Amino acid sequence: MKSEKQKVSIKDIAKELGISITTVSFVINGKAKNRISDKVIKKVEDYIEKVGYRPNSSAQSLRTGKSQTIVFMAEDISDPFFSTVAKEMEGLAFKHGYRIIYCSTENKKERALELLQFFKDKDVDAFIITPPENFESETKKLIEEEKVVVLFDRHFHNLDHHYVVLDNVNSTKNAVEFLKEKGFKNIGFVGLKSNLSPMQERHQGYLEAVPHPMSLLIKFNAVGKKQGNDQLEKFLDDHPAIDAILFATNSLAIAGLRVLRKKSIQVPEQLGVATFDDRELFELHTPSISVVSQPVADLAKELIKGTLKLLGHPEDNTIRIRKSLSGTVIPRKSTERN
Amino acid sequence: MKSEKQKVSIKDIAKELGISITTVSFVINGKAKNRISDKVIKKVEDYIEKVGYRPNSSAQSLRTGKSQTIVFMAEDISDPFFSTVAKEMEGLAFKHGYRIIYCSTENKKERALELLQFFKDKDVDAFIITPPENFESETKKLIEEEKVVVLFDRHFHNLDHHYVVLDNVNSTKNAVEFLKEKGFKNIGFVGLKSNLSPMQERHQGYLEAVPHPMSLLIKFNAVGKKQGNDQLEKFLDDHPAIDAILFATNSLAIAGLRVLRKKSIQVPEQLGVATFDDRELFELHTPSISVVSQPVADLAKELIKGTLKLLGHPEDNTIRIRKSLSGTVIPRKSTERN
DNA sequence: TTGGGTTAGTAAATCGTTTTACTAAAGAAT
DNA sequence: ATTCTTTAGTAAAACGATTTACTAACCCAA
Repeated sequence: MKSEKQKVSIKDIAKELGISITTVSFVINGKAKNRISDKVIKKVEDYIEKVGYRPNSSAQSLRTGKSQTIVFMAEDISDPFFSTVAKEMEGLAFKHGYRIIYCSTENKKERALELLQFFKDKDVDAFIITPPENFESETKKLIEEEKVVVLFDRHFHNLDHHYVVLDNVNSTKNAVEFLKEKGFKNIGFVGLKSNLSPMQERHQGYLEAVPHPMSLLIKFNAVGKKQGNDQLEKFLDDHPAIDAILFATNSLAIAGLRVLRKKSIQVPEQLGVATFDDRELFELHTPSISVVSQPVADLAKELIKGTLKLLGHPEDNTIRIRKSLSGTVIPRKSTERN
Repeated sequence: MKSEKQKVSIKDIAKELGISITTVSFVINGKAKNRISDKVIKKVEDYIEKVGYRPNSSAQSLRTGKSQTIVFMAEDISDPFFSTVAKEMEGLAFKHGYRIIYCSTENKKERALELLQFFKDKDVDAFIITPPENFESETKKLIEEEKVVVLFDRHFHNLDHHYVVLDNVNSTKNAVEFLKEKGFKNIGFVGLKSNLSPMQERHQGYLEAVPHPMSLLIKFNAVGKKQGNDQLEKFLDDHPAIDAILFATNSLAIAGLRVLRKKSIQVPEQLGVATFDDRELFELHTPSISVVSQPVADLAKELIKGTLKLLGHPEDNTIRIRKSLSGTVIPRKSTERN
């Protein structure tokens, strides 16, 4: 009964074939050219094929300090934005012999630090990180440890580092411009009270695009809760002139739509609505919601391209990965006056 | 400049403190009691604290064959159902010194096999898997290799293995019963053409609960596409008597709602709608959609409890983890006649 | 015949742990 | 004074790979 498939090691192969471990290793790693005869190479390859040998990756990592693994620390991997980026990256990385492992920081510094430790212990080759708030000094420390680290979605303005982000300022300006073209005159902004760069920049873009800004900033953990909803209600009551709202994140928009429904405010008749980040929900909503969609595939491509470039030139510290891509406005019913 | 934080190893500690590697290891692993003097223990602990020593986990895995890591191979980690389960499990596992790593099979056998290899090479301690279709023999193989494997969401009826699933038959019957109570007389069923156990069982539950069943089964990769939508339209046209539909998955329901909107069929006036799996979208939809919600937290708890039990008794092959939990019907507007 | 170059390989160190099997010294018991 | 235990520790092998520095045999030219 005991089928107990005994794992075969390089040593087993060497013994079985009556050759040295070194020879086997050379064949496995393609370093056999001009060193080992074709006959022996063939013999080893056939045997490996036959027994389905796979190198023990703990041993490899221990010896080389590399793991052919990139970790993607997303804010929340269950958010379609992050999970789609993850999936895209996975495919691209695989073609180059790398694996992606992903996880969620939930925007918590504590959690991010734990994960960082865990993956440092595992000798991952590169970190792609959406840092939580106040993660600047940790990021700096990580970079100083000579790790390959690329920030995603958000970055720190006064830290010299690699990043791939959305051009939030201009994307927001485009969204406001779009709303103006649709005939809205008093555009309000609902954002997150956060010092993360996208939140800062989206607000900034809004402020620069509108003559008389009216904005509400809600704390991250109040969104969708009573506190946040009350704030939004009050905001609307206090600013009756507002004829359209731009939400800075999809969770704000979802919470906002609930409030609007509760207050029986008709969209778009009484209030135009647009938000960042496309989601199935927005397309299916009644009315469908206009959005600023992020170029997910391109973001993923730049992330992997950049990371691989850094991994490929470990000595070259003149390389800088700094990409800022634009979003696209997708017009839907929620911004159609008349 | 070169801050290059040199990683400190157990050997460095031993040398620095003028003691043996063994002693350090004993202290680190709590095996120092009755072997090493309190003074030395303290000295080592203080030094470890001071330099922030962390064991190299590749070396540990290599030596012990364990990694304190459980892998969760979900169908799709971006599906809120799976990602919520993942998050729950993570917290529970962490308390017991285990980490969860997750990934998506996308229901593809190829992909699942790749991932399986990858994680086998990494010496993960246990596999929690939502197997794709036709993964029975691979699962069997894995079990025969003496790995700890617990299936989730779906299982194989004629394979002796560990699993945690929803009681799909009875949950479906309850949903049908609920629809009947709401006054619907001709309840149709839209499911997935799949041999995965939940799809089979939900259909079976429906067939057993209804006198004159009318069901449509759509291929997985036709859902949301033209082919699937056409099938659904035809199904509705062919069965004008149907006054309510139970969708077997949330993606079917979402695709279905799009078709109903296109055909201008009023929910719930002309057609009642209910579906499996709760989602924010269903609550926010106009009208809100009644659902069968899965006991996510309990499923996660059973998965981790079971997995840890198996990990804790590696010798005991009499243990069987076999849990089948019930879903809950959440009534909403889409099933309110009048 | 000597020396140099090539070909085909191998021995052994190393990565950082864990763990088994030892020992030396001190104290207790007879 | 001898033996027996306990205490406090250590040496060395092992896990499975990679890689540096060797060698032995052969060929060729001078």
